[in-house]
Amino acid sequence: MTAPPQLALSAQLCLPLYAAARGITRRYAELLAEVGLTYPQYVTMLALWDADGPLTVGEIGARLHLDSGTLTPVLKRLESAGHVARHRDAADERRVLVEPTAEGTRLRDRVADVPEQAWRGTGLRVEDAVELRRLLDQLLVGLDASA
Amino acid sequence: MTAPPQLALSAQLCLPLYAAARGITRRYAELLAEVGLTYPQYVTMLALWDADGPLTVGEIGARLHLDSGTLTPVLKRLESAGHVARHRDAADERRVLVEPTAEGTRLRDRVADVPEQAWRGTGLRVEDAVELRRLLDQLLVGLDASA
DNA sequence: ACCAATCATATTGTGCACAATCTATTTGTG
DNA sequence: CACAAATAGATTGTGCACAATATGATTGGT
Repeated sequence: MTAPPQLALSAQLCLPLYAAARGITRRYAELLAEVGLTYPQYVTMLALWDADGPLTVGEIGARLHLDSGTLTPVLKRLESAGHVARHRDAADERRVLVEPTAEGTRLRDRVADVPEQAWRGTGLRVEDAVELRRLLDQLLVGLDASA
Repeated sequence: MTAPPQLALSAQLCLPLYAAARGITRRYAELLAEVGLTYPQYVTMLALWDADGPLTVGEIGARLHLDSGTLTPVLKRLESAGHVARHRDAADERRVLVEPTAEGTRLRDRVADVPEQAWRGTGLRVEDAVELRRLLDQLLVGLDASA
């Protein structure tokens, strides 16, 4: 037999990971569409809401594992929608500081129920969610360490 | 305090899932670039290699959780690269049957080591990989069931 | 046999991801 | 201080994802 067994679909871990990520983010996206946000725009706002003050593009990228090639257009769209403000850091003109506008801050309450609604119906139990989170964090550390 | 605690970045499960999926598929993509495949093209070939005969676009989509909007251009690129052949099903002209060419079949041996190389260095232990796979399969079932 | 509903795939348009590259600024070293 | 190296972000080009829609084939009910 010539088929490499490690290439069987059933042997893959990457494919379920890829499919599950798309499946749950699609669910988030459906709910977020009501406030006009995409999933990447939403997680960008999460990072900004979480922070005490403005974040640089690089700091947002570190939290979301995204680079400026992805973030710059996302931030431009958030800016033109009135959700964030961007300006060069006077102390270091290479940097761009990003922070939510008042309107962007108000958006937070309107999406407060999105995670619960997105996960409802998946049947994932709380203890399984905790275990899944632990394994994913471990994987992310491993990926970063050997990048 | 007005911040909804369920929106804290640290409380999210979706974001690590999204980031981990991009992280590992990016690693696959780097290795696959040597044979000229992208990750979606690779998993499409996995589905075809796994099958006994030709698969319809819909059957590939069911295995990969992708629709024709994504698969049609992927299949066109695989076809023009000489990896697959496509033709309408004579028994039902709505369907398109896809199968690897001889050259597409040969590609299988050249990517046999990609999964092992991609996961090497992530530090994920085998038993953790098994548990992760179980949780992701469970999540995929839940997502499909409540689609 | 008709024909409305359904089904399979393709097409269109928007928005990511990401590698590669570019530009402008800052930093480190002599 | 000069200036090469490093850094931050923006730009460019390719290829997904996916919703919405279009096209054409098939099926089921009368």
